[in-house]
Amino acid sequence: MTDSDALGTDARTEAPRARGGRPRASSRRTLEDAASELFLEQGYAGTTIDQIAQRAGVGRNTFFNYFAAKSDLLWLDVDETIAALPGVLDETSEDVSPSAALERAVTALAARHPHSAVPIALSQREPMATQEEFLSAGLSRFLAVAHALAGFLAERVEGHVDPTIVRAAANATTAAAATAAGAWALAGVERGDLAAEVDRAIAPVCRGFASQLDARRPTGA
Amino acid sequence: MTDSDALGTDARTEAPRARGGRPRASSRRTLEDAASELFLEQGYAGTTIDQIAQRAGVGRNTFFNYFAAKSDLLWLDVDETIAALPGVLDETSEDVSPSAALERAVTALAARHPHSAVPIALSQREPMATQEEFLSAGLSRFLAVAHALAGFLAERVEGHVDPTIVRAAANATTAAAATAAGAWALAGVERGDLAAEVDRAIAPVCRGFASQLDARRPTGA
DNA sequence: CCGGTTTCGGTACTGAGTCCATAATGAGTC
DNA sequence: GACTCATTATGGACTCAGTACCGAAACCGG
Repeated sequence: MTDSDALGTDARTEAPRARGGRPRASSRRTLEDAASELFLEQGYAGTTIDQIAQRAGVGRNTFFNYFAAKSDLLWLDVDETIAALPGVLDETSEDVSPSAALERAVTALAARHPHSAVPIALSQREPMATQEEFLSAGLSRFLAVAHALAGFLAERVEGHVDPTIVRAAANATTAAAATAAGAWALAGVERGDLAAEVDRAIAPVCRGFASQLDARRPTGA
Repeated sequence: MTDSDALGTDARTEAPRARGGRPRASSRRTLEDAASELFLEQGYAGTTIDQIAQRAGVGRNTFFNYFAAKSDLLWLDVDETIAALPGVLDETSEDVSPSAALERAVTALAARHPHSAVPIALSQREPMATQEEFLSAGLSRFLAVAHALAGFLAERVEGHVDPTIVRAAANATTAAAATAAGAWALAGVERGDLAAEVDRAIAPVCRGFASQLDARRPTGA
């Protein structure tokens, strides 16, 4: 609904197209590490960008060369998985119905996610002050995924379905997947298979929309 | 997932329990009007809180006595409808299955919404700079609705269903409803019936979860 | 050595949101 | 009426994220 270009709000993600110019001072990872340390020490809200930059031995402005916002630091691991979504969508078999393809794609994406990769804000139980900012920053990820799924679905249904229904299916599926992923992340050490959890949550949604998404003729109104 | 108390992030919503104390200087509505005017004149991003307060003839801090954030002004009408959700849930018949109750409740809520009440950020087409902030502020509304629905559902299924599934159903339904509502709001003058649109979007979700939500025994794992 | 290009880093600014102390205003109480 | 007490208004000062600008590194090709 918002844009179409990218997933995160990263400023310069990873484009090693260095054609001349001053070389990077090894910063990106350094900043992530510095931030993680400080978050553990003083919490997210209690850490300023100045402190992060300072610990990383870097100017404050340089921080914004790598991250568009402080809150992007909360979603580092997740962003990597989300970045794989376009590839997963491309690889999704053409031989199944749209609703099944949707389910498979999302589950496949979840399967790619490292078992240990859990956002800092969830692994450490901060004084709850973060939650709002964490979720707020998560919204752009949600929208990116939902948007990609909607595009994928729209292509598969080839205009046979009301666009609003297509987007509703994509959004609802994303919401269900996010719910499962959140529960999985909060489950602590003995958490099971993310893909299985996600599939359990999205399967009903995909099934519910199947009759409309998989119809070859425009449905309803 | 976040909290349980309220819908909006309003500071002092409406508790006319005035037992002594300095009377309110008629401000709340005055502030809303001043803000609406300024938004139309200069857009949301181009308007500062100082300007709003000044036009309302009020100190800057007073603004924060009525609204917790500038972005709350974008969701005024919607907040009123959301505030009616608890009542709608209470009135929802006990005679239907949980999944049907969910669908009915959400549709009933949509039916209450005034046909002309569309968030400023959507009715006027601002230079798109707002969108992000608009949605970001909308997140707390989304979460409030989803949380309320999850609680409602949890009560109806009486522990027969995995809580994660319950929340997935609530979140997915909310997402579908929000999608429909957004499309409805953007449809311009000839938009039809909101409740019908919402029902069209959420029905598949509710149907999809029906077999699990309506089971009298724990399902699956 | 000379543009071109990229990153780095400092200064300065805007504006949201918070904190705090103080005044204003009214309701109850004696 | 005088004295609390609770509530709201308001102004000043502050923190900090995010933006804009600019000049200085640092590397590239020629």
